[in-house]
Parts: sequence; structure tokens; C-alpha cells
Amino acid sequence: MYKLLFLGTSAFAVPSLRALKEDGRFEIAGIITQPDKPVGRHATLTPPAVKVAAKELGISEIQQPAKLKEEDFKKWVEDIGPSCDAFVVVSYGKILPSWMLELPKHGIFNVHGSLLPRWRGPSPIQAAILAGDDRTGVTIMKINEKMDEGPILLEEQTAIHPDETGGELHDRLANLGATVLPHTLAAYLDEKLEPKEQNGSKATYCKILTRNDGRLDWAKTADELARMVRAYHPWPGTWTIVNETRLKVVKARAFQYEKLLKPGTPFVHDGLPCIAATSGTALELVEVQPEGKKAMSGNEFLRGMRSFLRN
RNA sequence: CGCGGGAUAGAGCAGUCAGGCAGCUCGCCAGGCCCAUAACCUGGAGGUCGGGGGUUCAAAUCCCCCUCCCGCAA
Repeated sequence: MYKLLFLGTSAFAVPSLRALKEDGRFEIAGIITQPDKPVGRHATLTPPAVKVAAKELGISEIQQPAKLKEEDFKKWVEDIGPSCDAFVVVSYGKILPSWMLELPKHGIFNVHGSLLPRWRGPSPIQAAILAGDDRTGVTIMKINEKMDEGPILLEEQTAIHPDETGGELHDRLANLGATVLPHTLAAYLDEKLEPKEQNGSKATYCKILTRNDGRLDWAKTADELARMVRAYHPWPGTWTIVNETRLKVVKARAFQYEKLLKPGTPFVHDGLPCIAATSGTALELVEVQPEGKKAMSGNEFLRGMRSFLRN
């Protein structure tokens, strides 16, 4: 059995953790995950998804260092690390210091949610949909000192469905990664697989997303905006301001609209709420969520908020 | 005690400030009209106004307490 340490935090990592745990070839010696964090309106201290899953799987050795250079943690990992064959990192959320890379016998491995070197960075899933890519996938790579630049063990492709949201693709890639991770890692550790260096000249990059990135910019075309709504659902979500109130856009459809309206102007077309974009395009608001309200169809939104019609 | 919005018919909302017949746009049911309808016309059913207490001749509306939902922020 290969001895592993698993580093992960969010839901994306859970299927991978589960797959390794349930595979007979590996032993999970411990978990490193982020500290419990205050979450939601009442700032309830909430454990990360990986911690919850680890407990379910009966893994008791769980480390949650706030900083990786913390004395106690460093001592712990330097003690256990060299006895491990490998570490596996899946959406852990912290950059590993170089001294950690040398600890396990055969290195540290990562599941990344894109076909590297395309979409290096922290939001590859949203980036792929936003860019209109028709294919994406997961990459199993060996971590080196540079972010997402390590040699590739395996890439598993999948088509992006035409209406697929970021959340849906996230879940599919999490599972896809989990199905290929155990045998890929085992093959490498068995010395049956030679990693390939990435072609850095083909690299593209994505940045970390915040809620502010979800503000719809009506100077773009409706097609771009519709892709953004799709890519950013449910995180970080997309929104705009209508009649001085914030309106989340959950689902939207782009269409051609020849009348000249200033970008950002709300109007009603075929009984549905729309907003003018640029280049003769407009976005139909299929499903929205006004602040303080639950999500509702565009139809329902119009029925109540008829001030939309004034514009 | 982080800031804020909300709960009224099956859905989305107005009415609350300033107490006085429970409303609007839809949906639903029945009928009519039409070559036709997600159109139009007529009629109808459907409400403990989130819950509890208080003030009042009278409370969706004013006062106190509680529950639940949501936006922001972190």
C-alpha cells in the first residue's frame, strides 16, 4: 500500500479523497485542510467539506493549520511526510512552500480542473465556460515550485454541454478527477507512467473570482454576458442594478434586438424582462433573484415589480 | 449582538408611514367567442394577512415577544 497525505478543502476535493480512501492501493495517513471558518449571516463556524468527508470516512488524523509555517504543524508534517510515498493536493486553497515539496518520497500531486496548460490558476472551470470552450477536463500533475506548471501524468477530456453551468461542470470534473486519480497515481508510483512537461507557450491564465467579478457589464455583447451568467452560477453569481436595487441574474438568454437602446436599459419583450447589451444584442432575464427575495422566473419578477415597465 | 430586505389566496406583489369593506397582475375552475391561441369576454372558487401577546369601538396597519426566508459583508 502506498501511504498518502491528502491536502484539500472544498467540495471539489471530496470525490478524490473518497476514491483514494476506497481504493485498496492507498492508505490515507492524514488530512490537511483549512481551518473551520465563520460562514453565512450568523458567522457560524463551519468545517470545510473535506473535513466533514474525512470524518465520515473514519480518518481521524486531521490537521488544520492557519499557516503552513506554524511551528506545531511543521513539526508534524516533517515527521510524517518522509514516510509517505506521496501527497495529493485537490483544491486546498494555499500555496505549498518549497520545503514541503521535498517531504514525500515521490512528490506531491494535484488534480486541476482544466486541460493544462490552458487555464492555469484558481478558477479554471468558470474560465473555460466563460471563454466559450467546447471541451475541458481534468489534469493530474506533479507539483513543482511554479503554480500549475508541473509535468502532466494524465489529462482526461470531456465536452462542455451547451447549457452547463459552472456548478454543474464543477461537480462533473470533481467526479471525473476522482475516477482517474487512483489508477493514474498508482501507475506513476509503480513507475509505469512518465510525466510530460507542459508546453508553456500555450498557457492561459485565470484569476481568483470575487463577488464583484459577477457584475454584468452591459458594454459587452449579450452572448458574452449569457456565458458569464452560466459560468458564474452559482459562484460567484452575476448581478446588475435595476431601479436602484441589486438583482442577481440566475439564468439568462442572449438574443438579437435591433432597436437602439442604451446598453443597460431594461425593457420588456414578449412579456419577459430584458436588458439591452451592445452590438444589437440583449439579454432576456430568465430567472432572477431580487435582493431580499428568493429566486424567481422572469415572468414572476415582472408580475410583481412592474416598475420595470417604466423604463 | 456585523449591515439590510422580507413573510398578505396556488405564484409574484400593492396596501402598513396616516387604524375603518381583503386588493392588483397572473394561475386555477366553469361558460362564451374564434379557423386558431400563452389572445379576448363573462362568471366563480380560493385568505387563521408567518405565530403569540397587548392597545383600541375597530388592527394586515400601532406596541412587545417569537419563528422562518433572503441580499450584503466576512
